[in-house]
Amino acid sequence: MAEKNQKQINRENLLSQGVALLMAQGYHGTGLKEILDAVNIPKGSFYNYFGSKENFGAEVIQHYIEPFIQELSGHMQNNDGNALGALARYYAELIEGAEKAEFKGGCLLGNLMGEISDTSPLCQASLQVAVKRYRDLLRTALQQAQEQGTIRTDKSAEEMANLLVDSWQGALLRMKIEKSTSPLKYCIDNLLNDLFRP
Amino acid sequence: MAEKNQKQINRENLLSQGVALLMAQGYHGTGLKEILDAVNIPKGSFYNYFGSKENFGAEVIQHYIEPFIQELSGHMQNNDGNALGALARYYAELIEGAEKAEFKGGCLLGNLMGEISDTSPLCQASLQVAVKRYRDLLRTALQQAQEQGTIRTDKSAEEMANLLVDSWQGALLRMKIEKSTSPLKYCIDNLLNDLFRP
DNA sequence: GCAAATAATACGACCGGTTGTCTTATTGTG
DNA sequence: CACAATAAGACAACCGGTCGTATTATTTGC
Repeated sequence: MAEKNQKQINRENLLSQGVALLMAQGYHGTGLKEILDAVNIPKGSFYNYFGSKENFGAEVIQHYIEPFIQELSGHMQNNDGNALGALARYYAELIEGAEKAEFKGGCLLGNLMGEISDTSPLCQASLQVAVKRYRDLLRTALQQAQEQGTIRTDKSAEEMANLLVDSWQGALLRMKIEKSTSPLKYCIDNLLNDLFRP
Repeated sequence: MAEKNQKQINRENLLSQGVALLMAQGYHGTGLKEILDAVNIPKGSFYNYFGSKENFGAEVIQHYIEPFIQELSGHMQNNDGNALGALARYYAELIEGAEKAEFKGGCLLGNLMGEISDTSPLCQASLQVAVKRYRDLLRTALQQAQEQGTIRTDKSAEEMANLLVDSWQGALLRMKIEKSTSPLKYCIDNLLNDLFRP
């Protein structure tokens, strides 16, 4: 029974390394062998865990977004009646992380949307699900802030969630070429502390 | 001397096909052979025109952005004292183009920022230049609209240009996975017709 | 309860094809 | 004929994926 878990462990290791390597080098820029070597699993075994590279990619996408959803959920659950503050603290953490990563990586979802959503229907569908989950969470947070009077109500929470996601993605891309987190800082400051205010 | 031109013509054809194929399949998803075949240039000849694939990529980036700068410049030059209107019409054209392309492609700059800016310093630098040129043009347009009283002045034109670029890039990514131009429409409508207004 | 039969998984060599790049040969031109 | 520009083809490395086999689990028969 410890062996039954081993398969799950191997799968998880592959997915984690997949996240790291796809973030750093992109989908087509990363070979399966590189991922397999990193977790010491032989080449021939890959297809015991995943049906294909494309299938693997679709699972990597879900494995990537999960921690972000958990983290954001956590911030929203124990905020002391200040949803906007919790949201701001969450993004401050993300910015800190981006600095520690030396402006590399950005968001795997954004990178893969650009690279393979046109050529891989499977990954496109996976990206759609992942983004929707994250966006819904953000919408709920903004809705809560609206009810608390810290965010304007003449614009729907959904619309603002979309704008926040889009601007953040664009800011991450600009961070990658300008090697600076100031696009991220300006993005969040402009939206949360100004344009979204009542 | 007709021969001297031929080399330039071949270079341009390679760059144009490069734009098209990199847009559709990404940098690592497109082989040199595919590009060369499309313009009937033998594989062995590639290095007569470009030093390497990476070098080629950096030139493709500049070749891609040029028409956009020309188009936007054109719109801004003959606007009848209505810079904001010209900007809105420009984006309306882009949205129309995105629909005709069936939501595929998006922006080559955005796609490549995500895919290779971390691994190719050459392309990163090229992207930086291309984005800056485009962003400066947008800033000038917004500045003009500010002077005409159609855009708020309590926020700098540069900040708004950044926000516009970022949101647009994010909206393009979401267009690619949702197969719809409504992210683009909402993005432009929210910014130009609402949040940026005085 | 033990052994034989069967199923499931792990594995590394290997598939045909393609990658970006480079060396060598050929071509065209002054 | 000299000389540069172009093309041909070779090159090793690598790609995603498949193969038969070896090892390990599980089920079956008695």
